Amino acid sequence: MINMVDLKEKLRERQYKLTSQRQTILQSFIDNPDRHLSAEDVYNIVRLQSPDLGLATVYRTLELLSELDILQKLDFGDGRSRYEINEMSTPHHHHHLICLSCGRVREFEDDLLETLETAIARKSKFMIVDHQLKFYGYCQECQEKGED
Amino acid sequence: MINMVDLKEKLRERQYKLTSQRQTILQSFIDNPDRHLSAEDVYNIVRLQSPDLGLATVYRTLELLSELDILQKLDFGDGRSRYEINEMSTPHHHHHLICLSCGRVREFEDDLLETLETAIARKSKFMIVDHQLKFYGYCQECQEKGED
DNA sequence: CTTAGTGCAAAACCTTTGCAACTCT
DNA sequence: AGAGTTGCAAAGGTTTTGCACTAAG
Repeated sequence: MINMVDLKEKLRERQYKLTSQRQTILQSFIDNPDRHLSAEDVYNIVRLQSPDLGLATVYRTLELLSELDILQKLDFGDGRSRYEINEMSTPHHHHHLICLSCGRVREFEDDLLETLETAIARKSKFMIVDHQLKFYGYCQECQEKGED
Repeated sequence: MINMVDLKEKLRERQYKLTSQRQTILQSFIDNPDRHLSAEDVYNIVRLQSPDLGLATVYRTLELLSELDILQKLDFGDGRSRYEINEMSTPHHHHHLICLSCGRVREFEDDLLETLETAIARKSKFMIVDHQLKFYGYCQECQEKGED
């Protein structure tokens, strides 16, 4: 898991500065490990502690942290980008189960896709560096409550 | 492959009307089978034959056709939604290889994911109805032109 | 004739940008 | 000191909505 020392190091490598805003924004992800925060979500969280931190700074920081591979940008089709900490140290990614009824997003751990990735890379001569897999369907709760 | 008769039938099932605009918009997808058209793309295509067709109608029709499972909504992270004809009759989906250098999107046929889907459904009690898989990397051309 | 659909313009969102003031290194 | 960063407000781009008018069933 990323921490503030890693952040400082990653920033220094590229001559970016370690500002309190950037620390605060990263902290909001560390404090909310299970969520997929949008820019506005982050803005509302950091507002409580740092009322002067602007929304534009949130956007700029989210982009920067994605560029540094500290965050991963996600899209669940709800009209805004969402982000989560990029656990790139672990060799197996997790994917998302998106419920079409209640909209909840659940994580799913998976190793099997690595095999598929290798096969595709070989067959298509495409150098794969990342993937995103989303499953759409109905979660157990919504199945029990009856069809939608 | 979907045709106008299917469209009419699907619309009638739900008491929607078959308008010339809806036919024109679906036709633009039939005429461009390899592309992932955005609302604006569709607007520019249909404009040539139907100059009075409005952009709002394009948006409304794309949403409607997605609801009817005639189109599938896609997101490649370029800030706008894209659509393609939903080939739900075929049991194997295709996925997308997105080049991080030139931005081109290539299709990739795959059967292997069906196995994975079944396994996930069983393990997680999630009823899967659809999935989307995107690989990010570098296409052969960009690899040959040197790293980015 | 009744209900749904359209076109237009305005509004609503999310995200980006210009710029003067500010703050890390 | 100097380069990068911030906040604010304005602008940009995509998508949605209100409403009078039109067209399909």
